[in-house]
Amino acid sequence: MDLKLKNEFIFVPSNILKMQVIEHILTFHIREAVKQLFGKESTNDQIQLQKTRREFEGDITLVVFPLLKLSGKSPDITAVQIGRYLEERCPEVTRFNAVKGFLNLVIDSGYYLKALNSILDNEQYGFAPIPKDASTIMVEYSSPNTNKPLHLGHIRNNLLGFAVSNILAATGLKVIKTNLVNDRGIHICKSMLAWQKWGNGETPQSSGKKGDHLVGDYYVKFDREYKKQIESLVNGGMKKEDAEKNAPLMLEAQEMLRNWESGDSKVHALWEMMNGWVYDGFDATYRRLGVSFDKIYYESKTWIHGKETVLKGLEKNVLVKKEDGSVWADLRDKGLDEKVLLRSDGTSVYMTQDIGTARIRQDEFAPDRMVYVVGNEQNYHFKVLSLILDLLGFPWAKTLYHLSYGMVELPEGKMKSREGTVVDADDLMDEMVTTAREMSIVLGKLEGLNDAEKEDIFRVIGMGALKYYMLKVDPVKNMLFNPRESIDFDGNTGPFIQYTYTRIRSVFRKASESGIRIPNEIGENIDINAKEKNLLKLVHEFPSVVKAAGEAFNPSLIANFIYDLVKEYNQFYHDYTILKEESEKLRDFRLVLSRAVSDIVKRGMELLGIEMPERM
RNA sequence: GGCCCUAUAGUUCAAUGGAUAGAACGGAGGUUUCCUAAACCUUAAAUCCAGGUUCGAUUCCUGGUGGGGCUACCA
Repeated sequence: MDLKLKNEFIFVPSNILKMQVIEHILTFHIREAVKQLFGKESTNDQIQLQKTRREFEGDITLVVFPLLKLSGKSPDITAVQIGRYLEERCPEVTRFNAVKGFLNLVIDSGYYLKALNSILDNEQYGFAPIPKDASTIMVEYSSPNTNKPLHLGHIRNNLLGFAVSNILAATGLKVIKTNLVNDRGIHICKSMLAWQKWGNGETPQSSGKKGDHLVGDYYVKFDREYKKQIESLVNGGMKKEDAEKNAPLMLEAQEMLRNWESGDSKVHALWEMMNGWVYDGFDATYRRLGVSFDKIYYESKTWIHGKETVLKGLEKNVLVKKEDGSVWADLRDKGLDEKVLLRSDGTSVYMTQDIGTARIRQDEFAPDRMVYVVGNEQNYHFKVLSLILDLLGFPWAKTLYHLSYGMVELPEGKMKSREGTVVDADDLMDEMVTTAREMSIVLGKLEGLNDAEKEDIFRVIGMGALKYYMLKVDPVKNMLFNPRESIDFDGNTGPFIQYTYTRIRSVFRKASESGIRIPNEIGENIDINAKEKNLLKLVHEFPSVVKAAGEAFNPSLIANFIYDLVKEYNQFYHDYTILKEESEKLRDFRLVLSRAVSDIVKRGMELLGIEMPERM
């Protein structure tokens, strides 16, 4: 599997599905035009439609260059001839103009108004229904270690995984969200050992600490004491490398891991107790983030299946055993290295565990696609995983897709746990909500609400700011998270979008108070202006944006679309006092348009996992 | 060394191979008798370098340069 070839992993889509209805209509007519005018058949690929740029008159533009081979005429003549044909034969096209090979088409407002009517009563506008025989897609995300709390990087992972799952479901797929908890290994043993030595029986109940933080504190404690031991060994004349391997604490931790693997009951009891604390803590964090899972796997339960699978592969001679007993996959003929799968002492490595987990999932759910939301530092790992599964003869090896995302960096530089520059997920969420509270109180727009209602709004705003900020960036890119800037609620941010939404809701409240009802249908011969038409076009575009975001596994397409819509709406909104519009027909139209915009904004944001407040 | 990702205004982000590369923040200036001014308007400011493919390249290819990651019998 070559991770570069993203197209291989696109499964739902055809270009036709992704298109807006109007583009579909135009494509049909343009192909007819080419046939009639030039006597040649064209393909859908040759019909290149795009939004008309603002400085030209028109709504949709045909790029005529690809058709020149068929017409055998100059760009301008080709464009004008097709334009005339469309003007005459295609009722949706009212006018056209041709500029340097670009055929700008003016689409009849009635078309968009009709489209607006058709979505008014459609609760599911933009979302595809899930058919009975829908493909199943499994999305793994979060996948934490149980030795420390979640941090900023996990937030990006969780938000991305959850949003992508929502979007895929909206495109008509059956989605299973899964979490693979890495609950075993040397890391958790370090926390356990430190707790045993220095914990004095501390529990989340006794100390009031959140469980994952408590366990994380002992992980830090271990590291600190371990460093001290190394230092004193080095001072005593030992080489640093040897000191790292022979520090008594490390030897003890390794012994504990061996005891765990051999099933020592005391070690297991401690392990279960401390993991339990961590899970309680994680659950709280997940709830706050608003993410959820349909199925949770634990590596302590899946690793053994990986080992079995590898041993079978050895029997079938697709894997090799070296003299020291270690088992390897040889991928050199595929341009990669050899990869160890079982150590010489027979224990399994990360890759082995992932092989086991993949198999179990396949047995249990047989998903048509398996998406791993994991950071880009593991690009190589997933490339190798897929190749090895293929080597082992699993036909579903090619259904794996690594949704790789970039690191989250801070203005001060990289996050390093050892230097204490990690931004803790819980702390960050607190900070976001606190800032939302402070800013809202200064603005004082929440009078008449009780404290619980206000707190809920602060939470929705703070979390919305965080989520939107994380999701508006293309996943593949590293991103900079600036805590100060992120809580500056201006510009392309979640709160800006939420604010516009609440203003629309406010209009509806006022309308309702003065006895104005939002109609369920509007006439199709309303004289609308350019701003209104632009809004209508964006509303019409929503379903294809959702589709495109699903195909690309990229929530940022939706985020940026909603921002465009909201900006466009703000300009529209600024020009009118909707409720005081003297013409009832126009007022109703503007109310209906506002409702369509607010519905889409809400639906889009909810796909991203962002709640929308009614007031703020 | 090898492999992968990435490079766009001062900064953070956009742009299915299409027209004069869009926003936001920050900078400069302006708008409130009007449904929430957390808004709106005006303004200055950018495609890392060199080749190639193409009617057309920020986008695709090659080679550099900068940044990040991987290259563990860690996970």
